[in-house]
Amino acid sequence: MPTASDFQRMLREASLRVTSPRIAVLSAVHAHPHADTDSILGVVRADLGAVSHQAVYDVLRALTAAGLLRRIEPQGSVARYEARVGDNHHHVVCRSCGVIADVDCAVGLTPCLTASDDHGFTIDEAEVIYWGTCPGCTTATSL
Amino acid sequence: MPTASDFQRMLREASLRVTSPRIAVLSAVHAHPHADTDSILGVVRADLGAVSHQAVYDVLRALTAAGLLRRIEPQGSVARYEARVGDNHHHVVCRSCGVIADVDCAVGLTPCLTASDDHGFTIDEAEVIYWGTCPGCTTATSL
DNA sequence: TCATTTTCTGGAATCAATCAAGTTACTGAG
DNA sequence: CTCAGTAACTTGATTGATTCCAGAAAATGA
Repeated sequence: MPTASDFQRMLREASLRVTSPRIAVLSAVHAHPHADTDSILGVVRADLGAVSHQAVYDVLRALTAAGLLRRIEPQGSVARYEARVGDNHHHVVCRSCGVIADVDCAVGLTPCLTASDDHGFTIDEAEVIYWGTCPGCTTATSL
Repeated sequence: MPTASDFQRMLREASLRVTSPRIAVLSAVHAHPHADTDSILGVVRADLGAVSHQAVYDVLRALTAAGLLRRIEPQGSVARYEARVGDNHHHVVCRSCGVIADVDCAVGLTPCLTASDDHGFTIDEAEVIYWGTCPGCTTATSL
């Protein structure tokens, strides 16, 4: 898990000002992959004592735009964020409880799949989401 | 394009009551693949003269649950609906204008991909969304 | 035709996210 | 270390998409 200094360096390398909310958000997302905005807000507030929801929204947007975070939004879910960027990994989502896990991309580069008919699009990414039931929910439904 | 009688038959086969709003929604989605809820509401209102937004939401939910429609929600988009169901096809989405096109699934059955590590999940679907730029937007950005 | 149950109506409410004006804080130059 | 400039944060208000809800209307089968 990166230190505050690491986060400061990441921010500077991305030409972003180093602020407490930004460091707190980076730390929160590193510690809680796939967390939604509301829970990130809660973690950041516990960390800093006070921070506006607007700041968290703004920071998440800025860090995502800078490539320091990745935003995902599986169907039926709110926006979620993760710190694991740049490897084009995919996700598996439980239809029952919503838990999300990372799935390494076999290719690693985008796009990792070729459309049977690209309709003339210039394709730059193949987003893959595996849907199913997690071990915990599979056991529950088998009972 | 199916007729009203076809829609009535589809509804009965799905054990759903045959109502005007339902027939109008089915017709609207058949005519406008990947339309969002608000535009479906507009088309249905033009068709029936009056219908509550609640009815359209309820109908879309019921028809999706019955397997007569499919709901998609690309990241950053609202809920959209299509009548093409059962063939596990994918989509390509333009990052610029948002246009969506169907992409046939090379396998046709779910799940059509195998996760490198399924984390013990029982996977039943691999949702694939190709992201890129459509022909119209590619030309525009090249100018 | 009628009873039953589902569906629709017409708002109200909720939720996630954005907008906006003013204040605060970070940064680089001196 | 100070200061000017500008980005970031604060504190609400607002928006858009969707859901909730009580009561009325309509579809269905007997």
